[in-house]
Amino acid sequence: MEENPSSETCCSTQLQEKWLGIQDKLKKKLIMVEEEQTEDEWHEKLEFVGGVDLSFSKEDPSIACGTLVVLDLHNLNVVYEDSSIVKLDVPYIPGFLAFREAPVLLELLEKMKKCSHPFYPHLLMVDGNGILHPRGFGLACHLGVLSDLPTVGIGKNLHHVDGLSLAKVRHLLEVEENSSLDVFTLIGDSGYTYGAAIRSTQGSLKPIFVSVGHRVSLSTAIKVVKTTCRFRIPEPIRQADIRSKQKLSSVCCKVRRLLNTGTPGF
DNA sequence: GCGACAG
DNA sequence: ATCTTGTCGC
Repeated sequence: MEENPSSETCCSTQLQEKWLGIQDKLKKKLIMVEEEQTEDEWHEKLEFVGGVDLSFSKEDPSIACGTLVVLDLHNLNVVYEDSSIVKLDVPYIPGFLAFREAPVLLELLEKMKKCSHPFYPHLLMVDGNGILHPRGFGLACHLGVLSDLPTVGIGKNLHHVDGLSLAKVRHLLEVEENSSLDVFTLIGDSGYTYGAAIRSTQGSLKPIFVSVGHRVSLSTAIKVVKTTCRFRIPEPIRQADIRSKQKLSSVCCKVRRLLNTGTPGF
């Protein structure tokens, strides 16, 4: 039999074309907010802030744990937590993260919404970008549109788009000797504003990259990030990350115990 | 042609 | 995302 080296890339291409269409369609529902909100406006309406993240098994990379947490914005206490272990067959392809991660997270959100949970979040922080994305529609936008929640995207690494590079960001960080200035607007070569690089802890060399997802302004997004950053990563996302890892390892332990006790000693 | 490419 | 030990510091 002759090898067909293009078969895999062909499937991948077809998948991406399909996904491009979906992104395009969903993008039309994206709501961008330009207006500034006063301190009182956004603070009064914002009490519960959600955070979502996924962790993956080291043994089987297709096993993942998606976690949703909700924090009380006023004290950053976790008031809600839920996780779901799933098997993911969808690959990670840069620019299409949502197709891999969004389904689990949406499920967790809907479960909460269906029972009219009193802690259902007013805003959701997502690990992954919003409009800081090759087509302006990252995971945070995707989740926002499908859940109709305001979303803020948080990237721990820069997704190189429209001429944005780490070199430029570093340049900004170095040029601005003023350590009190820790928010830098990310403007692409085209002049479009994608979000902001934020030095979330004192003098940190590695910023986080904030971009709006759905139904929030960049200024509000930045305010929320600043008020939720105890450490480099905003607390809602950090808690979701920690707890999804814990959940995953506890379940793995449980499975191991069952396998061990279920198997006679020889 | 080569490198870059969120999680 | 995940693989990984000690180590420096408050």
